[in-house]
Amino acid sequence: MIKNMRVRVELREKPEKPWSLDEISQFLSQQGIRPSFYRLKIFEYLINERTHPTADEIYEVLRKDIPAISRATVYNTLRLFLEKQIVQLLNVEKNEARYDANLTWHGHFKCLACGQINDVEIKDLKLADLDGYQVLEKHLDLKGLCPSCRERNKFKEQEGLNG
Amino acid sequence: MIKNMRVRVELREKPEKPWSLDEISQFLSQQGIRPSFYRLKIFEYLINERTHPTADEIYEVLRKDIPAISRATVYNTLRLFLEKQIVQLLNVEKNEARYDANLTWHGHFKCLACGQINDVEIKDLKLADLDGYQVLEKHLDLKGLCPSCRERNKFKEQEGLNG
DNA sequence: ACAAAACATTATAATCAGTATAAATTTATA
DNA sequence: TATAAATTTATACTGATTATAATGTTTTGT
Repeated sequence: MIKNMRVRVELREKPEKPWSLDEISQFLSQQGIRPSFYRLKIFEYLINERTHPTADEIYEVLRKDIPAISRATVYNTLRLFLEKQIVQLLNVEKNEARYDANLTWHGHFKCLACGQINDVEIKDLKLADLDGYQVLEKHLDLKGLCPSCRERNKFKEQEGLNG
Repeated sequence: MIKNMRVRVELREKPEKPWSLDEISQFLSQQGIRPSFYRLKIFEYLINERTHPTADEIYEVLRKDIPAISRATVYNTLRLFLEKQIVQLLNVEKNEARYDANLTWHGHFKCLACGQINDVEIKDLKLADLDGYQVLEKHLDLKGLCPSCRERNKFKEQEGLNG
């Protein structure tokens, strides 16, 4: 009798087609998470949107369809998802926890102008001597200006900042 | 008449010998920061210790020698150092801002058992297509178990965790 | 099906790192 | 020395997150 057995699934980087509630329900069950309505909806948002939302962003979006949902439920559910390791926590910015259902190894670029976070493909990473260390999490976070924000501000950039 | 001109200095990864208060004073002046006593002491701690401390850790340590110092001064000073870009902010952990006076490109490993943060040398990093992006900050954060904590817990690791 | 246990959700209060404010002190300079 | 500018302080505040405790909902054993 096997208990507490979970199948670890490498989530695909971009879903060719969105996950159905049925698929999500099955997936959550596999991971030892009872697929309640709110959990389905929260995971659906994370896996099908991919905007690296904050807890509050999720709350505000879902509230439009489900006015009864509470902030606490969103926080509780995200904490559960983290514990069960089906989402990862991004600390790109201080005081701004973001959540990502894409567990493949990739980096994040945050635009300091528009605030958007984009995925960055990592071709290769070589580190020195981590013998004896057990690495459980890796995060690569970049910050700067995205192409469209640079375009929008070309004038200022050419002028140069010397403050 | 040149104003607001600063010399950007790549700080050495490990100081062979600690920076003297005189050197720090000169350095802060170069960077456009008036070298007040508290600023000297805070930067001295950051540059000579290299423990990636939180604001509160700095406050508690300095308070032993300088009981008059206030928490607000430490926060104010660290914010100033960030603005002037002579230290970098580490967001390895949520709700735990840490500060690093080493601005050379390196990663950080946080041990989940003892909480210590060690530097990690990055031999090589190749990213895909960031054409059009302007990268201003890079952070590589690892988490896991450090050698001494693994040693301490060898028993548990061998047993395996299947929860 | 029924009771008990386990789990899920909610509203509210509490926490805690960090920030803003405004007064007091120190330093620079006319 | 006066006056302005910068620095430091104590205190109050903010805002994201967590804890609490009450309520509602499934699951499980009988």
